Amino acid sequence: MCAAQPRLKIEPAKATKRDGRIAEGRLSGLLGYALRRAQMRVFQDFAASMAELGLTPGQLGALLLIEANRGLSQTQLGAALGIDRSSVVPLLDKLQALDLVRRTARASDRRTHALELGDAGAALIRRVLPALEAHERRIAANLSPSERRLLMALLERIAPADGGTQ
Amino acid sequence: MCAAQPRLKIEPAKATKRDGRIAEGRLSGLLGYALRRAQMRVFQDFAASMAELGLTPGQLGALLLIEANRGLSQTQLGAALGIDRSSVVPLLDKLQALDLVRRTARASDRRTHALELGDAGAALIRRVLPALEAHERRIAANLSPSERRLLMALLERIAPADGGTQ
DNA sequence: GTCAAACTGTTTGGCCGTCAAACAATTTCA
DNA sequence: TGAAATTGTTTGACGGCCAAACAGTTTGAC
Repeated sequence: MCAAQPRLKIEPAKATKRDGRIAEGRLSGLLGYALRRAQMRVFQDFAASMAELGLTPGQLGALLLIEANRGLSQTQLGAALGIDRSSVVPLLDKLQALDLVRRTARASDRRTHALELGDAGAALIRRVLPALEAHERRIAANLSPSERRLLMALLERIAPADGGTQ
Repeated sequence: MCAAQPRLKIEPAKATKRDGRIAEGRLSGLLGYALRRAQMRVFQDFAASMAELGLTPGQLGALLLIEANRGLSQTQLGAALGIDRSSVVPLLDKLQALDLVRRTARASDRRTHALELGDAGAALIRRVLPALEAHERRIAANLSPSERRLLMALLERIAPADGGTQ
């Protein structure tokens, strides 16, 4: 199951390329660095896409996660988003103020809030989808459909589904 | 040059999987989401690797960039790191206090600082390299060498080298 | 039944990274 | 020569995040 250890050797820092651009030195060839750069570009495009709809990336993530998991608790949502449960509170406060989500009391356990989409939430998701699809098309513009699938499969191998839990 | 538009259709939100885990809903299948997840895991491992050496990701990036581009200016460094030049100041202040980098006066232009590694900087880089290589091996543990190369090439297509500048 | 332990959402306080705007010193260029 | 641009810097503000503590609630061992 485990691939043979790649003979990874970090490149020595080459002399500065003086073509106006900046040499990456030891950074080039690092998978982590390539990943960071790609993610930065994607995040930039994503934030711009959602800004006109008044949504931050975290807010949209929460919205879609609640849609897919009606009745979710705040702690579960935080775990899924990878943030502390105390950070979930102000996030939901803002969404709730706009009727995008609702915190419903649950009879079986009065500690928890069952989260569900508010009326405005479902409507907003419908409105967001086209922008989201356009964003995905933009960031994959240089990839063929099969290359895109391949990239997703490889990324999955870096962050396996059971990743954060165990 | 440009790949055919992939017929991207965001999945409808499936009902909650009740196996304890949480359904990803429309998030699954999104390249941006897969990228974010992979980057989160990598970042986590990276931060842990560097913490014992007292370096943040940004600090190490600056160090390696300065090593590869001796005489760099602060503005150039900020552009390479993707942060504002005003954010570069406190970053360098900390590195300079530890003699990791030096701000050298330049005769030809007295506005700019020519950045170079301090004595402790070169030594620290030598000490960091093994940890960095171990980190790279860890995040690519599930990838064969050829798969790793393929992944890097595909990521490069998302964030082309001339990316932010155009 | 009782009561300590665990869990949930919340508040508070603090830290860090980032940007925007303004500033003085310096350079460039019309 | 003088206006415009550039560089590093300071200040102020914002957002995201966590750690710790809290009250209300549930659970489970006795």
